[in-house]
Amino acid sequence: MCRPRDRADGMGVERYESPDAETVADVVSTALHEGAVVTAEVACEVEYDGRTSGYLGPGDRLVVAKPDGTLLVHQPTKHKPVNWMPTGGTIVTSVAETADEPVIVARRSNPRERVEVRVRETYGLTRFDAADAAEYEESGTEAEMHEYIEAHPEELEDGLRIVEHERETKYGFIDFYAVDAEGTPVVVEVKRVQATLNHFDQLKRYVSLYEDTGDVRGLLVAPSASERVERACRDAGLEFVALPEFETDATLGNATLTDFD
Amino acid sequence: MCRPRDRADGMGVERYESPDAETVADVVSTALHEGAVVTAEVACEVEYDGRTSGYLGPGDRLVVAKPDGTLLVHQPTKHKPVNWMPTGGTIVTSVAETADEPVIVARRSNPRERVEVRVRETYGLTRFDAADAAEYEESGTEAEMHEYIEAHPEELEDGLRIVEHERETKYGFIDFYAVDAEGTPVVVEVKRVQATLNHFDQLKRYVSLYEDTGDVRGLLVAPSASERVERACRDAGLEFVALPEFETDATLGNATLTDFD
DNA sequence: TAATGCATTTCGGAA
DNA sequence: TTCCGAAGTGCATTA
Repeated sequence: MCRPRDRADGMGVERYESPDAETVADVVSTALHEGAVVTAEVACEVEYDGRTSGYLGPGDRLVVAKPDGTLLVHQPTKHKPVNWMPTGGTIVTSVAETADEPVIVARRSNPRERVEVRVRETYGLTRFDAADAAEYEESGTEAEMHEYIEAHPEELEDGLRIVEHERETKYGFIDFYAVDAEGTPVVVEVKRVQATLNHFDQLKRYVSLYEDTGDVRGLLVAPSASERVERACRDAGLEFVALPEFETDATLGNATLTDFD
Repeated sequence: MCRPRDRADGMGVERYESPDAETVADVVSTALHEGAVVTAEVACEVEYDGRTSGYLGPGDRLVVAKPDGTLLVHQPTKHKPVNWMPTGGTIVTSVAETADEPVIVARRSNPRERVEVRVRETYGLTRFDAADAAEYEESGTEAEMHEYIEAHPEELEDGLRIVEHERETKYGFIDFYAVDAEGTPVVVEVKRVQATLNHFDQLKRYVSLYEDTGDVRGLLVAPSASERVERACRDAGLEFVALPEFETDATLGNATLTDFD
């Protein structure tokens, strides 16, 4: 394997300044094979072919290649990479004979697609042998909202009794199948975010399953809903239940020590 | 502004090996302010608070900060960053007094949220003054599929006539409002990808708007659909129309010269 | 600014 | 493997 021109001080990081095409191909291939992450500051063109197809003309970008086959091409703005290959791809880096330039190709099947990064110039290249066993822990998800509702169905309506969580039907899964104080079946669809028309649709689909078996109610539960969604519910005989206590707002969160600007 | 320890050869790239906390804070702030992208290989902890809240324990990650306020924290696998701030955030980098460690905080309001990266160790830091004016050009999108259908409605059904594209209703926009050979109104919902139950829902919502005005048909147009979606359509009196010519498959695309492995 | 729907959505879980 | 739905979805578009 090829050695970096400037051995980095940082543990697990090897840096190459303006590497030639062969070095790029060599380092990228070796690093990915050995489980390291590669970052490169390059001028490049990108071509994508697969679910759609597209072309990105020459420009300076940050390219990230991960050992799981992920490839990201980032422009200087935006959260989303302009081109990419998700986990599970195969990344092959070679040198285009015609131009003596590195070419990074990521592919996968199912769906069959392909990203080709034609590197015009490599300003810098970093191999990062990252050790990361940590898993992200999150709270405030819809799953937690489900737990809360299962424990406190009366927050939705007095006398409501949960019969089943995640009940499967021939048209999909119902969040909660419940029964109200009168004994009428209630289908409950829970959303962590503001309810949308699609959420309304979803509830309507589930409720329609039970309509021919007699009286059924449908509850759309969310922190809020647009006027249009509330109207759609009314028109369709469904009920929207606002649970504003699930409104997320970081101002309620505890500020940390480093929170001083 | 602080100078890099090792001046990079690459145009527009400045590299810092194992920079101390003050250098990190200085370089990140200056670079972002001046429109450059910053990449750092670090050991860090991350805390997020906003739409949900979460914590990522210590580990090695790639951190990318963009001048538009985007912040990305990447673990060594996956397409998606484990933590992030989308475009429009404000990134403030400082030095935690207690530990003499860099702390990168990205915030935004609407929704109010906050990412804090507590950097335990900085293996390397790169400032990249990327010049990129190119825009990604894409084809094969749903918009193009619409154009095709508008030009060739007979591909959906003999005698079908498009009356209106993107017709607005009180429950959202209909892809196509059309009339069949018999003069019956037809609501058409087009999907570029395999049709899902949500797509079926969407069509059903639109069709329901016209049901009280008389006979209406609903067409769900997509390259394919699951068995459950087809059944849902049948049960609801809607029709699924397969347009397999829009099945995306890169094997049909033209292989490029560099496509040699 | 809010609302609506597409997206090369990605991702995880279950059958 | 496919199917289904959540996601801190992001993002453009339009009112």
